[in-house]
Amino acid sequence: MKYWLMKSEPEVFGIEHLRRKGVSSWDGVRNYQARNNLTAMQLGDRVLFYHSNANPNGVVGEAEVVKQAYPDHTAWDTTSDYYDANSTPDQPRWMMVDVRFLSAYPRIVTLEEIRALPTLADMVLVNNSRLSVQPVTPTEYQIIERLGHSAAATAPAKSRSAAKHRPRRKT
DNA sequence: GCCAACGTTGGC
DNA sequence: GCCAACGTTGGC
Repeated sequence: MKYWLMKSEPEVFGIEHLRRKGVSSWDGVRNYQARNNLTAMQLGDRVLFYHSNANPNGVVGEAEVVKQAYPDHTAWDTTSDYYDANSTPDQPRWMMVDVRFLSAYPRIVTLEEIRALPTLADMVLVNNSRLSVQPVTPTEYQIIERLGHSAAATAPAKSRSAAKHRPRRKT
């Protein structure tokens, strides 16, 4: 069994959406490296569900892969935000998987907290923040899972600048 | 809203 | 094949 981290913006599709749906396809991935990771997923692989462009950003729960990679049909839907003229039913360029809701953590494991932990310094999340589907080691998964179920956050490192905490504006 | 980092495109 | 220009992501 392998471990992954998948990002989504909570306003678009958050952990609560997945909880309500139970099982959902993970469509809209339009990056080759992320696509390759989707393709490598096996039934039963575990997924950390990460909220990006959120306040705060962080891992909010878990899911599991219940259907392996198959063509992402939103790529040839001209009405979709994810339409890509270069992907067709004959020559699909983009893939998606189905995931099933497993749990929502009692608290968010924030990006700030992850960055502060030396044991998580090698996470792809920390070193390639733009990759939306990324591998996670079993150890990393276990550490985050434990944090997610722990009662209180470990004290995060003191922020480097006050600007970090300026209120987020809606765009 | 700003902007750094990263990915993709296209001219040559 | 290189690389500048451009577009997107995502943290802040």
